[in-house]
Amino acid sequence: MSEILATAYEPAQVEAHWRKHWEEAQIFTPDPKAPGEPYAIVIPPPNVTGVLHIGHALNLTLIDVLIRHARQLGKNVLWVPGTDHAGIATQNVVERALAREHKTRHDLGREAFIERVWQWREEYGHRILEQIAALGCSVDWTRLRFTMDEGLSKAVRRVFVQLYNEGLIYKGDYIINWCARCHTALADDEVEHENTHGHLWSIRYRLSDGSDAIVVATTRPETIPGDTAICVHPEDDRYKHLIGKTALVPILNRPIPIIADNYVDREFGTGALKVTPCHDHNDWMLGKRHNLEFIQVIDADGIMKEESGPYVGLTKEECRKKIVADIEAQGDLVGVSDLEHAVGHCYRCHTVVEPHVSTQWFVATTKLAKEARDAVPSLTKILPTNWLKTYYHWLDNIRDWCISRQIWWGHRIPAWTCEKCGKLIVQEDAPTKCSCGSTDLVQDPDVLDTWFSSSLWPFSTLGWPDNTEELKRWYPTNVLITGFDIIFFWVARMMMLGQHFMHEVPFKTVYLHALVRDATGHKMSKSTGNVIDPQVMITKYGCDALRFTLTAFAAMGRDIRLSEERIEGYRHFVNKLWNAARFTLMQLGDTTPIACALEALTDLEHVWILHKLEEAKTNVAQALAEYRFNDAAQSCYKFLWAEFCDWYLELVKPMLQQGTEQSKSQAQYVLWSVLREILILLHPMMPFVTAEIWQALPCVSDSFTGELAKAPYPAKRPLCIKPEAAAQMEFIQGVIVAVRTIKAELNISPGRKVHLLIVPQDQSQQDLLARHTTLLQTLARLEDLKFIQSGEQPKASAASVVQGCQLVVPLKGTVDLAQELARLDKQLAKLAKNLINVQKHLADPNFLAKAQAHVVEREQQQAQELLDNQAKLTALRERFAQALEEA
RNA sequence: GGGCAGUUAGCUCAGUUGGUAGAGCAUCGCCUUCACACGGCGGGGGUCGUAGGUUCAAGUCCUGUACUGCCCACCA
Repeated sequence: MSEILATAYEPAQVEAHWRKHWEEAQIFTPDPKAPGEPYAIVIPPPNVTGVLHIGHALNLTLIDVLIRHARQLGKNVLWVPGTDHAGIATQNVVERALAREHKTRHDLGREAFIERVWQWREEYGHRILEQIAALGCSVDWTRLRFTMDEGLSKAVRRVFVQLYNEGLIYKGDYIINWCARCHTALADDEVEHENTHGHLWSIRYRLSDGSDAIVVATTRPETIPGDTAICVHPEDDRYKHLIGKTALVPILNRPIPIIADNYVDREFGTGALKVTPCHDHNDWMLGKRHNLEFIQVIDADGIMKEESGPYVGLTKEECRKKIVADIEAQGDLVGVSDLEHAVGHCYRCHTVVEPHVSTQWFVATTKLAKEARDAVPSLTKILPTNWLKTYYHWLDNIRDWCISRQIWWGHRIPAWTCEKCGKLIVQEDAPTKCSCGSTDLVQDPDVLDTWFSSSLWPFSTLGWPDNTEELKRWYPTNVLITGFDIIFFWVARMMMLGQHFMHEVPFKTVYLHALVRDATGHKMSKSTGNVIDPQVMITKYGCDALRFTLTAFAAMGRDIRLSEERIEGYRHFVNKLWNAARFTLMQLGDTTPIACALEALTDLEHVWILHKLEEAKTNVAQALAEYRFNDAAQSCYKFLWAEFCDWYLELVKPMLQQGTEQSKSQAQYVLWSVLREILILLHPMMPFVTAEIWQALPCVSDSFTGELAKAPYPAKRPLCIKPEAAAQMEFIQGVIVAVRTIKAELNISPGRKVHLLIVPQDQSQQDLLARHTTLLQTLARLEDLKFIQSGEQPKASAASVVQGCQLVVPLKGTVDLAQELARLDKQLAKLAKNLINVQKHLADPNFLAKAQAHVVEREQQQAQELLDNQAKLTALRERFAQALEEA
């Protein structure tokens, strides 16, 4: 006999065993030359600094489900794992570590600091990889990549140089978002806008000729020293007469022009706007348009510069207080009001972002966007489709992408300046000499935005720029699965660069999954303390329970509200499977089941479960093909628990225990076959428990004998699809349930055997029930079962009607008869309610005339059935009432 | 300001092409039935946010509206 499994599934050891086995046997390392349609997914590379959170767990689980399923379908499957160097995030982590030693990165110097980051990565960078493995992800570890590894760095340089030569990368002065804490530029989408309580100061600016004054409103008085104009709406009657005149900047008394531009909103504030081109994105635009002066008064550290006159050396916060006080003292502060407005924050460290003018590198995404836009949805589908508008809107309004970062950890920009002649040299490898002959070349100190390398991920991980076997075989990849929060950061940019360099979209489908929230719908975050740690869940409930929960909740386009109880609930399901397997193994004993033709079996219980199995197989495959993960999980759940365990296992017990050798053998084989196929269906969602059970099952000759991770998806058995048999089974189930209900509602102990008298509707019902007497007796716990004629029913008996078949249980005064009367009345009331509904339809001439024929027919049938049931039940009730009176 | 979701049983959510509302958990009753108490059996519980419209028929399609959440956006 196969080893007996323990009563409760214990995941820890099982998971460790299979993880080790999968990795050592390199099960998931494909050969590019192997047959089978190529199927590839790239992992959204987690940060090296990262710790696996529930969002990763969802993402990785869904990918793994598709990947494992694709293998079952015989495809040549590649899942490349890897991590992202995460420039700012990683640098921050290492800087924090340094701070504990009371050092800054400047104390170490650039080279030593970078060395330190690599060290850190050696030490901690594998944690996230181990966590990926702990989730059971079937990635190909032999092809592990890192955005800073040699190959990917080469790809980054190649892309940079080519884009530069094509004029798609350029260097220029521009107002960018500056994080004074990270000390670097940020891209537009790295800035998070948050509503913040602030103030709106109204300040009087006097005209230079002393004739008049104009009041402007501002939220940032500290930028006043940088003002180079006042702007009003050209048609604003209040200010029309001032346009073209000169005003004086308060305190500094520098003259500035009063200009007009349609941009100004007359309704807001005073309708007059002070323009500070160096410290506001809109003012920058106005400055360019009106040829204003550009005066920078706040430096990169947030300190007031010399240009700010008396405020030099103050922080911008100090300056704000002081200048407001000064203006008030001078009598030009007209008013202050509260204002809630959006303020940009750094998405990494949450410092308030300062618009800052500086020299930066840009990718001309305004030119690359069109192709990426046009590819959707013809070449790349985005699911769920409601993200389409968002994707289009972003690409239609895209600005050039600022890619330089003033940090040290990342891909250094491959650009050198000749100190002698000033020539800029952009090339992949460090130049030794300028064309002017000088060797005094200095590399640009900046590094590239982390997302720059991430944007190349789908082809760089496959070996580009070399024309590798992997690249030829697996580009474009099939599907990208990621959270919608990085649709701009990552998805859109991969599209742009993939198309530009590979001349083909990087993936055919993008599936954007939901955010995992806590049970109350809030974003999970460490600071709120509402995180569900996947590793803790794995330890407590097992990886399969976690994975199945996430899969079952992944309905398209909806956020997932997760709570620990859900995971605990699905652990029960894992255990249910485990015990169904134990039962099967016990029934098989030492014997290897003997194969027989499943299509030819005639016993209803087998025919029925095989029919249901076919349904489940079709449902699961179809659901996964359409990314309906939740439906796939539900189909499995329902089939295994509600059909296989609740009914089939109970149905075959009599056969297994006291059946003939032949029927026992058939039951064993069906049991074995169905369980095996369930294991295959569930394997992508619950890889560990299924693999463990699979290897405990005996092998039957000419069935697939390899391990489960390699098992093909079960072939269809069209001849097993038998809806008529399923309907017969449903009738029998109905009878069993009716008897159980009678017992339960009359407080008859379920174990107590009763006599059942049956008045069948017709001969075929009688034959069907007669053929399954044992089964009925066992599952409904009957003493015996007899067919009687209508009118022979004993008066003192409980009754029920199923599909016109009357079921009568004589009570012989054992129970409270009044209870049965109440029960019958309740049932009759229910019937009457249904009947009214149906009859209402049938009474409506419009319905009869316009509804589809099959709908009308069905209604009529139903009405008849209900009427029939009602009549029978009413008659039974009458007899019963009589009995009650006589008693 | 623009866009997108959601609003269905006490809770969390399903509900493919319009045809008499489903699951899990929770709850109540019964059961130490030899796979499983991480179990079995049975029950109760919803006029599908709201107001209209289309239709013989609407949770399902259309319009308005309320509330909640998210994303985008240069009102200083």
